[in-house]
Amino acid sequence: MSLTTHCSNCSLHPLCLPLSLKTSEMDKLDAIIRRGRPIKKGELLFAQGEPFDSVFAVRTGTVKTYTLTQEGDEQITGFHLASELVGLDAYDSPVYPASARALETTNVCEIPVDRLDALSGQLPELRRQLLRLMGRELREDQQMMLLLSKKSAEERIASFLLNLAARFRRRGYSGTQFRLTMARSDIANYLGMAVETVSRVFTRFQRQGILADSSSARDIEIVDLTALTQMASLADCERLELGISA
Amino acid sequence: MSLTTHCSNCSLHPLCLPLSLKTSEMDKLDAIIRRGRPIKKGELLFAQGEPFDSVFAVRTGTVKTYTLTQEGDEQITGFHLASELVGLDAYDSPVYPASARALETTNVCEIPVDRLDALSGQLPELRRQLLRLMGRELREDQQMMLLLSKKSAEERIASFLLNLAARFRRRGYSGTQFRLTMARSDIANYLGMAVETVSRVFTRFQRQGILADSSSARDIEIVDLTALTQMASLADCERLELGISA
DNA sequence: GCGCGGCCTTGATCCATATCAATTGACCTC
DNA sequence: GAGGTCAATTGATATGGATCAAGGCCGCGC
Repeated sequence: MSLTTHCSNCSLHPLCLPLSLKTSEMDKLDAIIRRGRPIKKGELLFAQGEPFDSVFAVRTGTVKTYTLTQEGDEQITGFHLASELVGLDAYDSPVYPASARALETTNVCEIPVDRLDALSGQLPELRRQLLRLMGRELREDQQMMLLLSKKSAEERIASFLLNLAARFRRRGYSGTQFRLTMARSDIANYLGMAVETVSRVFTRFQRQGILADSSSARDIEIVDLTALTQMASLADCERLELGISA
Repeated sequence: MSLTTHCSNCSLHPLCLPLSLKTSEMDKLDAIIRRGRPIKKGELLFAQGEPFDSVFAVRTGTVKTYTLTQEGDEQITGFHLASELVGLDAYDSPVYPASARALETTNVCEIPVDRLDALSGQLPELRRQLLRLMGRELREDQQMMLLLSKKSAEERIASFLLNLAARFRRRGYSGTQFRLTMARSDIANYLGMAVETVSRVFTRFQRQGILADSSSARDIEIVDLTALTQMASLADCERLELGISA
């Protein structure tokens, strides 16, 4: 009968929160989740400084999170694909420490924290899953610091593309052909470089035959994965995370 | 009778985990904590890749955590002062994703995660405190990303000093005079710059009368806090965290 | 208290990437 | 399909900080 989405029938649930929950437990979680209307491209999911009341799971689409510097320009802290959680960093804070904006039409599941908190007292698995997710985010941040403080422009772009590729692959999409939902300026901002440099590295990769020269700038096709992987000069922990052998 | 340390008599407990636990609850936490011999300067607390079994609370001293790049050089991800937790980022991972090394003689409380996990099921306050601490760490990482991708050499050093100052102040020490326990090379590594640049910025700050020309390179005295704060060009969220008005 | 070795500072040079300035391209509206 | 707008590319130039190369200082061991 029902066409509505539930955790139990959601194709993302092996990647999202309910991982390893029993059906009855999953129903409990399902009961506290709010599913609103789709967020259109450019719309805010929440704004830095607003009272923190919910975390969000991305169901479809992409979200960028960013903080604002004193001068008012933004620092993108992450891109969030389907099945990923947004807003975990607000734990401990009365307000959201970052803003979240949809990069394309996006559907999210809203999870009120007070309810989540209460429920995680009852379900040890859920509690562990939450801590696991935060732990993973901490480790991703550390890799990002490594990237920002040690890597060259080419290494940054290569790492970025490999990271996206691995995430698409885990979701059952192609790990070699995908569409970037973010603008060059977003990539530049996220990776701590100028737009022009991002652009130049992309064309260089195309000339070197690492990427295919695609019709649109946002369509990516990785031709030489080996070369791209070498370019990235990944740390061991990064390989592990991306599922790259050696 | 007893001279041993317990959470209930530890001067750090308002800053550490047991925050807002009742005495009986604190005793439960106290029971699972292991207090080993002091770690000497240069010794490892744990090494990247070792099985993750415990988080550590610094009781006295300083610890640096760092990951290794492919080429084998280190990327410092944080400095941890008394009352701060080390190893939270290992949640979700079977092994420590980073190494931890003492920068001076250091005493720690070791908290086995399986026990902590079980206990946090019983104590909602402890559970929230854990999530809060991880949330805070996530936000600190975000500020670090901002620093690494947007700030100039001077802004980095100024931010770093103000951050340390605020943490010392919260512990009841002077926020204007303190001793750096880390080498210039550690600061450089952490802030993503060359040792030489760190050195130059320090001398520039001394010439400008922002810092006092101290006997030893590691003794810091902030003379002009206002100027240093301006130099840092902090984001609003950073001010909030450091307790700086406007 | 003397000498050794690592840590720190200082100066000179270089280079990766930012910045500035057009140009091109994609898409949208009328 | 002409014109407008915004995103992306490309080229020329500038620069902050890295790198290279000496010294100087300080703490530590003998």
